Amino acid sequence: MTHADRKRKPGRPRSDQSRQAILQASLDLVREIGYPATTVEGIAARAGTGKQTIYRWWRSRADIVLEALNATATREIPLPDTGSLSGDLLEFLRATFVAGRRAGTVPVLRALMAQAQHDPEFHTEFESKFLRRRREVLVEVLRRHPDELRVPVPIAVDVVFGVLWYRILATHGPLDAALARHLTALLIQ
Amino acid sequence: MTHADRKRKPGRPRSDQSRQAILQASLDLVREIGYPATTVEGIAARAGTGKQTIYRWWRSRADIVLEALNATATREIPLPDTGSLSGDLLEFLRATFVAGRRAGTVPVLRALMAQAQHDPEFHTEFESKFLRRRREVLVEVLRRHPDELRVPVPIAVDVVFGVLWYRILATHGPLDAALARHLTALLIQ
Amino acid sequence: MTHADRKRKPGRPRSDQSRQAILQASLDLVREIGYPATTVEGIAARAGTGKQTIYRWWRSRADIVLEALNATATREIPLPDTGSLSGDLLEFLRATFVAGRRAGTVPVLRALMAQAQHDPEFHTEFESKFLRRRREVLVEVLRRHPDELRVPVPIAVDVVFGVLWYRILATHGPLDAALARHLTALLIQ
Amino acid sequence: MTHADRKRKPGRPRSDQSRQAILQASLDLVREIGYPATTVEGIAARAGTGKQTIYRWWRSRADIVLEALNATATREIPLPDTGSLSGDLLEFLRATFVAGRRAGTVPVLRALMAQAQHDPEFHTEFESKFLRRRREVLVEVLRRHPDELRVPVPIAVDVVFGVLWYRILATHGPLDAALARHLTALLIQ
DNA sequence: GGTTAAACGAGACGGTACGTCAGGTCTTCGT
DNA sequence: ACGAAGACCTGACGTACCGTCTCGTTTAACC
Repeated sequence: MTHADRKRKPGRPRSDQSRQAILQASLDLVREIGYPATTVEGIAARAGTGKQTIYRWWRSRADIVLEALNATATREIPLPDTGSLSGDLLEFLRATFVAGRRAGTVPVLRALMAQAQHDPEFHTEFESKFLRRRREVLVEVLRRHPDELRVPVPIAVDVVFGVLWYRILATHGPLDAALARHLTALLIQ
Repeated sequence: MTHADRKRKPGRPRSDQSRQAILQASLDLVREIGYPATTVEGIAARAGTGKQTIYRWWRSRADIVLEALNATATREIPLPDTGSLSGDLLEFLRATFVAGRRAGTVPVLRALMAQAQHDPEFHTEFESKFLRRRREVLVEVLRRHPDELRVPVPIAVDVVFGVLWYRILATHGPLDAALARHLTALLIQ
Repeated sequence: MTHADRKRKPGRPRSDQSRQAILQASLDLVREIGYPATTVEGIAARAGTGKQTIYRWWRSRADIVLEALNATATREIPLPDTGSLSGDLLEFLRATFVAGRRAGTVPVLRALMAQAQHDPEFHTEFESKFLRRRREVLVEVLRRHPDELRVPVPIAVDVVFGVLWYRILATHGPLDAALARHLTALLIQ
Repeated sequence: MTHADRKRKPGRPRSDQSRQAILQASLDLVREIGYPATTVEGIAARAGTGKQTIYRWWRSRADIVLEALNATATREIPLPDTGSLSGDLLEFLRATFVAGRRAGTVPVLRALMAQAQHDPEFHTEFESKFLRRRREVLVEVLRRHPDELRVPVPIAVDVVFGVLWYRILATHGPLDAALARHLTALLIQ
């Protein structure tokens, strides 16, 4: 197990300080002035970097924001284990909805989902680095008791995240305990 | 009591020919080059009108496309009546999914939903003039047999359209007969 | 030889009220907001007429302003007769300079001369309906004592109006009694 | 003692190639299609630059054309020294009139003088960077023999440039040797 | 400890589209 | 037919950002 070839390239290494400043600036701007008004020039100005530094490391605004989102939010995908499917599912929904109610999160999610509709490459990125990871946790939960589900696991996953996103994107309906209970009741038995 | 004074405004009346050309051009362009590349200037050029004529009557690209969508698609919201809830729901889903598979429709839907995430005024417009109308048809169907549903009507509506939109926006999963069957089975009894 | 055919045209006659309102509005606007900001739309709005009414009777803004200028200023081209050339010339210059000092006149003159540089048709119009008429009065004065002039009449005319316009257009120098005396002294003997 | 820190600003330096191309394009267009038809967009297109590059360095079309005029014409303000005032003045007038007859110059002068009537800031610029410089040369010539002049130097200067500009702007009369002789004779003794 | 080379900030560059403005034309209705 | 109102097409405006391209400077690793 050789640990030697860690870093080889000559020249000045990438500045992690700039990276952090750019990620933070992008999140701040999305929350303060909204995603459409968040320009690369604005991020660079706020972060105190040059535009080139941004274009050197990211393909687009959306990639920056996605990376920023994952950097702050990844740690908290819960994988509950209460013993029963209904308990696990309820707990998963509760934890997910709590995250979705945290101020500043939903605007970012809406912006990224919107961007994914216009930019196929970012769609792939968003799917694989964000959406799929969430789904995988739910799949893990549901797989533990497949015979209690009224529909196949993939359908159940679509139902859960479908309702979640539909409320976020379309109706702005609440992500509350009532919804968690209804979904749990609907999917089980 | 004369009811004759229908139209009174002086000046040249609005040209319906320009209006139609603009709506058609917007749909064509979205389908040919995609929504982000569909500019107001492009629509004006394709329609053979001035930009001012567009800005006089619409607030944004998205409003044009929404009006164009409604102009071509409104007629076909089905309201099935087969006698049973499961029959009606299945029929509603089939018809809806057929519309969703028609070439050129899904890209428009994705673009409008994306735009609604950035523009609150358009979100209101899109909700009231498109999304809500679709939901109302489904509510009408479900209301006929409320006691057969496993969840309250509003939850069932969110489930149906949630899954539909989640597949359109996020997973690009198919809108097929299998999905229709699963959803029907899930919601009834 | 019938004298009856004075006026024959059918239809509604031209509204002199609109004509006056348009002329007055054009002068007012030039003085209030300057010539470049004086648009046909602005004149129409201020005069309470339609744009078409303006375009029917004048070729351009400049023609309107020229007509307005001539309508208010033509009456006062002085033709002095003091007995001596120096007296006549001094009097002509004094009267001309007084007119040039009246508030609101110089901006109009500058605007028309400027417009004449861009629009050959208006140049011809301005030359024949304004500039030449002024020159003809001076020629009339100078012709009475040609042998007292130190240069041919046309040169003397160019000198007088040249200095006048150069101060108006270029240096914004004063049109005062001192200048009148210097020019008179220069040209005579 | 090093005086070397002449240039310090960070960032990409201004492109002199673009600057030259813009100046040349503006002169070409004024000569080919006239000043009013010479648009910023046209200059940018002809010069192969972006519009922003023009707006970054000049306030208006007129400033560009003035700079272009000065760049090509400044070198040739003659300062004759023949020994006599009449010789010097005649020579100054001849050289000036030759410049004024060069194809393409008069249209530019007319356009700039016209623009100066509408735009006070440009008037100041035009006065200080063009008109005054020409006057200063003549003043220098006249100052050498002040007692031979029939009027004070400033008046003589106004007479010379007044006639010159009046012919350029108003009568389109010739700038020829006869005029030079008449003016010289008029002003001297 | 000097050389090399990449990343850095700054900011000008050629572009595209924006939304506005006014031009001059046209189409309707009312007088 | 004239006059008002106002919609129409046209085209330029000046601005905002885009993504790229120099600049001179900074920072490590390599020799």
